[in-house]
Amino acid sequence: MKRNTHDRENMALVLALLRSAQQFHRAIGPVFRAAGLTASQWDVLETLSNKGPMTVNALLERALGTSGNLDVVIKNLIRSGLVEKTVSGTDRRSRVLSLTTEGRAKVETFLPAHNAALAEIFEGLPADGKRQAIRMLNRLRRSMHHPRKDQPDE
Amino acid sequence: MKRNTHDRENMALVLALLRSAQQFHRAIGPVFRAAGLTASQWDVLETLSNKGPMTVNALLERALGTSGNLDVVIKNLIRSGLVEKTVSGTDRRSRVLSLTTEGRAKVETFLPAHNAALAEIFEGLPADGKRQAIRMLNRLRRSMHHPRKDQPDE
DNA sequence: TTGAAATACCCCTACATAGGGATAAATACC
DNA sequence: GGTATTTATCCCTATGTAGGGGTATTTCAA
Repeated sequence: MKRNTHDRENMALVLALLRSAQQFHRAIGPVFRAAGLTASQWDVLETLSNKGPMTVNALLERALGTSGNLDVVIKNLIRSGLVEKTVSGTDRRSRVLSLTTEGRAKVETFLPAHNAALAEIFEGLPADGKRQAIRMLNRLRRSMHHPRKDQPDE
Repeated sequence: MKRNTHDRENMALVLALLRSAQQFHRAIGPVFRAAGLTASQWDVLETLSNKGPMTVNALLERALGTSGNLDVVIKNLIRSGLVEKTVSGTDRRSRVLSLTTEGRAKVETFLPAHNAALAEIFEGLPADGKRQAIRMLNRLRRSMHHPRKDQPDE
């Protein structure tokens, strides 16, 4: 059967992946916190800054880390005055999200700090190691797929 | 300065890492859900099963994914009757966590399903790619470090 | 036009995560 | 013994994550 070796390797891979992600969150967390943002909020701000105004639905497709509940993130950004939501002119179901003046200013000031923090977090990693890691992670992600919910015995 | 290339590579690395972790969560989520568990709960159950009873503090050091608030996870496991908490005989501040009979049964039945799900999620990845990924991720994690909160100008 | 279906969004619940502060017990110091 | 500090745990608030269901609007079909 030789199932055990296989299983242990899978678990080791999962642990390595999740611990790396966790380590990153812990490293970047205080940087966001100091700016009064969260990782998800920054993701939205940056996307709106790069791509311009877009609907909630469009943002959902681009957004990192979240599937259904961008809602809360958006609500908090609106409450902070960084983002505004208007009803689309062409489809009254749609809401268009855009940065406020304050939101654009936030991106302006925080982006350099964010980049500097990333540079510092990864400063121990050589550039080619970085590229190799990126390739490997993308390959890993693409090779993962959802298990069948149940396998009808035949 | 050539700062931009560097910054873009860092962002690409972050995206690759977080998207991989997210993809994994989405793949494994339904498996946990079908068993009435969450990823964190399973992590605790498995640790207690492997290492035997231990204090909350000891578990905190081993636990994946969580820093301060194992509390909630433990509370939910106790409510489900899978784990029990007793006051330590030697140090009355400490609580010793252990699996109940029901908890041990849960591990027995769920472990094979969990291993099968992992095997299926990673079935597209060759064994040596897996080992390479593990090495790379561990190197990545070790090379990350926290940015200085502030850098006193000298 | 009317009804059915799809779409875009919102709300609700449960759980996890992060940080900070509170409490009780143990330990160190005097 | 008495006080201060450390340690182990618990509680509180805010946020994010995941899933499921509800509502308004649009589109499709008859």
